[in-house]
Amino acid sequence: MGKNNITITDIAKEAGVSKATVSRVLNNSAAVDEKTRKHVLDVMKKNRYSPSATARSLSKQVSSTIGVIVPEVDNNFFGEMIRGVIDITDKNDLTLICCNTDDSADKDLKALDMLKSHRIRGLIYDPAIDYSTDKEKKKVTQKLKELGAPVVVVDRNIGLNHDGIFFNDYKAVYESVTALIENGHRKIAIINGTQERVLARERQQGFMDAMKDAGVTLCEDYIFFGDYSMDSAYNLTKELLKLNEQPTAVVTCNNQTSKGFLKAIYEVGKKVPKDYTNIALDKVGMLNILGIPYDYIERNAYQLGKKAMELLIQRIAFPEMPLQKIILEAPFMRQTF
Amino acid sequence: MGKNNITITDIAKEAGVSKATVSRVLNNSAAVDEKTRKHVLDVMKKNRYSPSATARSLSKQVSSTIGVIVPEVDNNFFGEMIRGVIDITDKNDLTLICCNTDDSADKDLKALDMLKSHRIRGLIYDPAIDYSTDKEKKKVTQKLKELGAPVVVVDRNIGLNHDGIFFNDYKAVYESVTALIENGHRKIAIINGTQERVLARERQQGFMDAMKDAGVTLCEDYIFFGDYSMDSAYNLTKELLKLNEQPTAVVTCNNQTSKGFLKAIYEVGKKVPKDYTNIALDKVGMLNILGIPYDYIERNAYQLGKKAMELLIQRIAFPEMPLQKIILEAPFMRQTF
DNA sequence: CTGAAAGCGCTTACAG
DNA sequence: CTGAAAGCGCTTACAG
Repeated sequence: MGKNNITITDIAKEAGVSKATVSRVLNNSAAVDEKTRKHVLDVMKKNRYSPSATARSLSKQVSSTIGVIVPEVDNNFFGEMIRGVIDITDKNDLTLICCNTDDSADKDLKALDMLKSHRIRGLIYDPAIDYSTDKEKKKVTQKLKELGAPVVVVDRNIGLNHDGIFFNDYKAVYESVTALIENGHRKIAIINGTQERVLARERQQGFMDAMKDAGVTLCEDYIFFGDYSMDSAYNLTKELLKLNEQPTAVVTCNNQTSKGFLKAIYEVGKKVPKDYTNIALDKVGMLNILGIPYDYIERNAYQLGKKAMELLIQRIAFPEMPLQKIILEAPFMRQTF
Repeated sequence: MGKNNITITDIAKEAGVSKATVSRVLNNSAAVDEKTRKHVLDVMKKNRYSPSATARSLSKQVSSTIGVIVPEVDNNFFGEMIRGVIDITDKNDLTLICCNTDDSADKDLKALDMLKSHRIRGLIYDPAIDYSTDKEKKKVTQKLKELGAPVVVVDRNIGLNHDGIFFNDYKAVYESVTALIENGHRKIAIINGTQERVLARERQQGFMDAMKDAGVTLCEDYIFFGDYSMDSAYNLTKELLKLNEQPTAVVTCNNQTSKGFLKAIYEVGKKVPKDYTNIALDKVGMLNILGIPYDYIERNAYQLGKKAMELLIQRIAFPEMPLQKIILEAPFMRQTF
């Protein structure tokens, strides 16, 4: 910590006052004679004094640090989300610690431990996995509780007893598939993630319900489950391409999946929207840029992060406020039909 | 900081030893009788004791926290860079504080202040601006010095007296433009950023030198300076499109610029590579996916972040090691000619 | 191998 | 309005 940092003691000495007084002007915590205040301020400025956040939080027993845990910082969805979080932490003079989990429970739990050791003031939490077994669930629940700080769960609604903010993926998929059907599509494929994850289950449910409610019979061959990575979607699409009866529409359930799907079909000379109507969950910005029409479900990750952080600040201010579960709409952007 | 956190005192009491002993087993810092060690460890485990990083760093006078300052977390280039950084901090049990500056000197300087107050162990620094006037330069230099921690400058080589790691953009642009010329191109346009920034100047120089060395005369009409945003590139490209004599090749100097360029030309029905040979600085992944051939200069942001963090760790370990300036190659990926 | 004590840089009752 | 003192949760010489 810098051998030679200027401390409150140095300032007190040079200003000819006690540390308590310096502390008071630092915190505006009590009336200080205007002259001494100015003088102390001068001495601080002259010495470019920077009070130690560490000492401060130890003494005050509250830190000014917020934690955020995401699965992949290098995925643009999370980059935008973090940007939303950071804009609010900045505005509130809070410091942001970032953790990346790679969808690994181990790393997730480790991040939780690390953040606890830092006694963070609050956490924005996008869980690495669903923690669906009782044993797993108990583990996170316990760690989250021991964190001793409020947490806002985002993106993946895995049933934690904390404030949360999520997208209404069920509705978005339901509506978009319904629209497809209304426009004559019957052979509709979906490339989704493993059904072990809520996120994927909700999307799947939206798909199934839309089909059922419209009386369209499901074709098992058109249902693909991967792991939301580009590679897996690419491979699944290769399977899809082998089918004798090709679907007329394909729902791709996250941004990487859309990419894998597009890669596979463009490779064999097929195109969107000519050969398939593609409904992409998450905008694929580049398609808009190239003027390639497609249909997408827009999730505003920036808003997600921003609102989550605002909610966290509220919760810190009003610990007793009733639990909040916020559902953000993910509008269906229809462009090709 | 959680009213009811378990402290070293609690553990010491329950284990029937002194705090010093608990501390010793915590840090493996001195020989402790094997039996007492085990016992203390048990008590810690039983109580799920998590030592306070705050108290620790205050006492030890070193923190385990690293800072990273980037211009835009939500730009994929920086997302990937941060990912590189985080992979290394994780491996070394270091904690990462993230700051975003929006290319604003104010926010940059403010971030530096904040990180100083946290007494960070080291900093990965992508400067918000060039700090090109003497006064500005003095200001950052001073703040960086007062930080009292090693810093590794990345991405923007603004002439700071610290370790640094950058891409060889000059060479990459020079080579790609030379290749263009060798393949018959003469009317070559460039959309670059304002020449107030080194990054843009180096790229421009690579362009100019390649033209000059090949004896091709420059056409002022083909040189555009924007601000590296998609909007500005879009507008500049609209200007370009108005020219009677269209260029045959266009160099776009960052990822947002490439997007703005593509948007503008696709809007009027022009395409890549049919109507222009496009050399893009930074890969535009989606083009590869759609099987649209183009030429690009690849900067591996992940490697940049990773190596920067590794260098920082080295520097922390060997403060006296000679200053390191590392230049990473940015290979030219030729696909269309 | 172990403990008592001082110290890290702050804050905050308590007294005056 | 101000200062002396205790305390936040650790670590680290120093003694034994």
